[in-house]
Amino acid sequence: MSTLELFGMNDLTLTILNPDLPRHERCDAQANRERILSAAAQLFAAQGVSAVNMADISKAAKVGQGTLYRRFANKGELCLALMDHQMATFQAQVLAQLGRMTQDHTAKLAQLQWFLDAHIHFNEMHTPLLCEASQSIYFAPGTRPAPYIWQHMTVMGLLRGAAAAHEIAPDQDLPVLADAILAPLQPAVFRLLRDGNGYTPERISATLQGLVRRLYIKN
Amino acid sequence: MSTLELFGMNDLTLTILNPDLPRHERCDAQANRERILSAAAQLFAAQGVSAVNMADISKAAKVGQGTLYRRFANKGELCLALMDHQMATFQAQVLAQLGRMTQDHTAKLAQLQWFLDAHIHFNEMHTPLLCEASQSIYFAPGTRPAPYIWQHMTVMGLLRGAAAAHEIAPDQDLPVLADAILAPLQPAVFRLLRDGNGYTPERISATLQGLVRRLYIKN
DNA sequence: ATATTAATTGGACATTTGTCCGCTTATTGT
DNA sequence: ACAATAAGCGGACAAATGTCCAATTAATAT
Repeated sequence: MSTLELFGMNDLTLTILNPDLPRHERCDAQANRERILSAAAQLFAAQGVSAVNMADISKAAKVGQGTLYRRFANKGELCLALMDHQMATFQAQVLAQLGRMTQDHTAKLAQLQWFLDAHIHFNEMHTPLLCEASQSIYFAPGTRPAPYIWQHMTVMGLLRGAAAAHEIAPDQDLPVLADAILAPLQPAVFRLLRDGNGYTPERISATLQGLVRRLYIKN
Repeated sequence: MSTLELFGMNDLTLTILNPDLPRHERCDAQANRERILSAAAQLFAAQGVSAVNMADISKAAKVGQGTLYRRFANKGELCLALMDHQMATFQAQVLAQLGRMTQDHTAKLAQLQWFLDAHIHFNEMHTPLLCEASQSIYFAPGTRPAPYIWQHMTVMGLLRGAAAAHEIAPDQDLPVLADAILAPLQPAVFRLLRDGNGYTPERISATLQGLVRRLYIKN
């Protein structure tokens, strides 16, 4: 039984988030993609995400705008691509840690609390990119952004585990509950809490942990 | 003691949301504002919010673009202005109902549950305008959108009341808790739940009510 | 090697958003 | 009534996003 299966996920999870495009990417195309990403990273670091536009990036990468837009339909997708590596790393860490906790027979809700805290720190590091991404990525009804799908799967898995282990009441609407718990982590909301209200990550984390603690079944 | 004071709000609350501009608005300006709003309402109704652009609106209202942008810095502000009346109505209903419930000695948390349900139905009716507004309104660090301020004040007032009435534990971080509860109602998140995940308003409401129910102090 | 095919390129172009500023018009004071 | 003045007007202009397609170039088959 793989770590993934431990909480109801399958290999699809990671595949969804790293859609490694067509099998053969032409080598000039690949070179351009890398030039674009590195140029974007430099510009973002130097001037801030919101101060840089697509034309700037295409100039810095020495590529035409058409080329740029062929790869990344908008700044948001580009931001997602830039975070791809760090995201994969984060996901791997989460998998590893949750696997460990499961082997140690840590309660599922405690795992959930750890996950939320870890995620808050991830958000903290990547707020600008995450916000840009969530703003400009179009999602049609029935479609959801890739990072969100992973979050939701993870929390759902943990909640289902908690239900199976009789940690929480069995008759709950787990999908919606997962979303309610995750809502404060959505980029725009998280930024509102941090920048608009001035909350520290610790306060946010503590409050979410409190909400999860209250899910424990009364006995 | 006014209804407002019942849950820690003051007249500022409504003033913030209806900033009735300078004392004297020149009458031609007022006429134009009304033409703009009515033209926008018609176009939005006919073609959907996202399909209409500012140029369309200025043409339909027979004003220059400069005039349009003088009044409404972007489509979001225009949307907020369009909702202004309905928003004020909703706020008044909320005040009235909460006042009534307080007189009937309804528990504060029960009032909060009612508020969340009512708010969900409000969101349901105005999702497109709310989303457009929340997307394009710029907020600098330390600044928050007007509708959000009202929501937060209301929930904070109810939570403080609940704490005073010993319905909930006294040592909680109420500001952050209020935000956590409100997070699923933020326009972009709400749309994700509705359109992305296909949840019904009833499911969302039930789950939020469940979270609030669990706040009741254990005795 | 060479021809064929399919993907890639880059800049011109269209669209939309938002700004600017000279001109006009309502309001206020005399 | 009539200046004086401040507010408002609107279209031209700038900037950014996103689209398109003729020319090019890499990969594949002969």
